[in-house]
Amino acid sequence: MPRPGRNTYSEQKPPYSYISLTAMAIQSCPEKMLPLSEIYKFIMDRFPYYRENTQRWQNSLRHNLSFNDCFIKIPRRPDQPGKGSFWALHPSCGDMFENGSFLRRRKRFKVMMIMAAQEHLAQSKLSDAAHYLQQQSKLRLSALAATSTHLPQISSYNLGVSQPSTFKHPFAIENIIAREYKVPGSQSVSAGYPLHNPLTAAWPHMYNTMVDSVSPISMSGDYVAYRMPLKSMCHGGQTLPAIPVPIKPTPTPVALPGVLTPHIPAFLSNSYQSQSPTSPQAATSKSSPSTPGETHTNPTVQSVVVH
DNA sequence: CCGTGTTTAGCATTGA
DNA sequence: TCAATGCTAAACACGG
Repeated sequence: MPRPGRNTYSEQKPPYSYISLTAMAIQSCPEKMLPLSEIYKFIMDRFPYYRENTQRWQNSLRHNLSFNDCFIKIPRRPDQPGKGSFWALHPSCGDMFENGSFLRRRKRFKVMMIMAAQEHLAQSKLSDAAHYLQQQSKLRLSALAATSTHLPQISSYNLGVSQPSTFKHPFAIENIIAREYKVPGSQSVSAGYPLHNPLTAAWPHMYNTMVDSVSPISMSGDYVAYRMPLKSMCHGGQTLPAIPVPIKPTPTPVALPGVLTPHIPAFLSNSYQSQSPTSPQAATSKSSPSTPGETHTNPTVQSVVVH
């Protein structure tokens, strides 16, 4: 794997797949969701390599957004003009790169399964959550317009600027690039979830519990020192999810005994096992040509990721 | 018109 | 070797 320069990859192609690049961009913003144009901008700002042949890689990137289940589309609200939707990471996609390579995932993230009557309850709050995210986005974009659209450089780029917490998602640019060159002076970096993250206000009973259940792992000293193998980062660290708002039809529920239970990701496990039955768990899925009639309005749907 | 999103196809690379 | 994954190209539809 090529070693990047200290602050830039210059003309060299970064050793990251489009999936990881996109995930970085999404994770870099406080709302955990970005329009396509912002994703483009993030990548071009960070990696000069991608300032050329834009048509080529942007086409590939769009392909990845549509094709991979780890990305979910969040529609704009009617009062929020603009082209395209927002893109977010699926709540359970944080451990895709277990093998430590950002060029190749250990397995493709795939939303397969649907079940549970929880979805019915989740649906009741889904619109509110989506509304909230949209509002956050709106505020952010307004702020960008009011100040500057220029993204800060790596050395100063910190989610904490606009977010009280110093939480770093495995896909966060700091985490990914810091594996290659340490951030000077970064002795202590909290890996806990943002206690003041807006989402906790939206779904407090869900996200607050996630914080409690996950932080003991994420606060690892190795992680803090940027020495933890990425495998551990991705597996132990949890994705701070954007609220998945299904746009596409949901595949027909198919029971796969023996697949579900052993591999329920921590995110889902938490919501399943340590949450009250009323815990909202938004579900989404890429459309399936074989199931054009199914929609997310099915009250029995629940997404489960199978690795 | 252009940006966005979806889909299909082919090829290369990687890991089991 | 084969399947999974990633990259690229291309066609097409849709909407601002």
